[in-house]
Amino acid sequence: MNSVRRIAHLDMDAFFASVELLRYPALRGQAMVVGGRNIAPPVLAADGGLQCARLGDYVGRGVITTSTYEARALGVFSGMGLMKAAALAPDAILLPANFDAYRHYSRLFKEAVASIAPKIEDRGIDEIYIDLGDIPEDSVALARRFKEAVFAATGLRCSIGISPNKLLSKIGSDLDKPDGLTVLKMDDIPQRIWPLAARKINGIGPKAAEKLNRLNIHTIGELAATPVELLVRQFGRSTGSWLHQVAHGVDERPVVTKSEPKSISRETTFERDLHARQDRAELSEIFTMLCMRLADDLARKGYVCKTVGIKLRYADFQVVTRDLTLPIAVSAGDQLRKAAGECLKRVPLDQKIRLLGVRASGLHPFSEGRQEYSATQAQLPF
DNA sequence: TCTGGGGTCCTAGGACCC
DNA sequence: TCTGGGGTCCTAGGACCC
Repeated sequence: MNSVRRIAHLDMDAFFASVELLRYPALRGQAMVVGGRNIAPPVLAADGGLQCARLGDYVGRGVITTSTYEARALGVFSGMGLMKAAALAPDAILLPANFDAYRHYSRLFKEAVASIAPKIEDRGIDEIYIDLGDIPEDSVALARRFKEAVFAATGLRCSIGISPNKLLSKIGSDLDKPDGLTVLKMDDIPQRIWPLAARKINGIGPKAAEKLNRLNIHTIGELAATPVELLVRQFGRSTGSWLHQVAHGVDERPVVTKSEPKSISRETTFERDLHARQDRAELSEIFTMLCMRLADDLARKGYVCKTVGIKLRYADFQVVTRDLTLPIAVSAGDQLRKAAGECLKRVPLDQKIRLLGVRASGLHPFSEGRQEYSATQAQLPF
């Protein structure tokens, strides 16, 4: 009943960049980043060398998606604006993202792990949790087996944390990167977890960390030593008691192996900020394109939606959203466009706009051959 | 010319129903 | 007449994650 669980967190090392290195092995060992828009892919030069775009040549919007460890050594990390990164490492190689390839390798590494341990929770393209409850094998031996299977299937390295819960395994997989292997027991918490920054806890982001710092709480240990009453007073009952629990390494969340999507969306940041009146034609074209792509996504994934929403980011980075729940589910591009258009009417349009997005939520599976029924059954009285 | 795109979850107020 | 809940849906915003 109260038996200790065993859960692994497996995180691919510098995933996008490492996939690119499989394709361009000559770039191994160099500072390289993936990101940006309209980047020319590498071409073979006359001398047999590889001709690549350089970070320093980039002009425009965009962020770093992934950087190699060599680029990280120069201070260039994912999420950083490309222009800022270019100032730090102008000579770093810049490659365009190739999401089809990343999805392909993602599938390969997940299948490799599943052949050993099938209870897997997807946490995006490059990481998973694995429930090891049914497997008797020793943790270190098992982790090595995962790594070998992943490498054999993909040629890529990963880092693994194993512990009694998701929280600690996630922290563990990050402790020894790249190609890391960390096993943590509850007894290890004071030694290995408490010295870490509170920000290392999955769920403590920049805002919460900043507030903790203002309370003179910097490490997980300091958080653990803070009376729960104080945390509840400062953060509210739910977040306060959660902070107390995670600081003591307590996390009861199960490994969730199946889930349905809650929403599907498409958004784009413009090359330059656009104005609803001056740039009406351009905006309208982008808006329609987003709705059509969203319709494609819904069709491909087999969903209809009852709620359609929009998102705008103004030039000053303020974000507004509006959504509209329809009496019946929709999925076609023109239906999405019409509903999203209604939302657009309810939003202030005097400021320049930086980003526009369209979102479908209230998803229902679209059953082949019974579309009308599937789309409207939420409405039927019986 | 700082700051992408795809998601999840939480909170909170108002409508509406029982 | 006044006082009361609970539950669900809808909408908007925000924090956070990969």
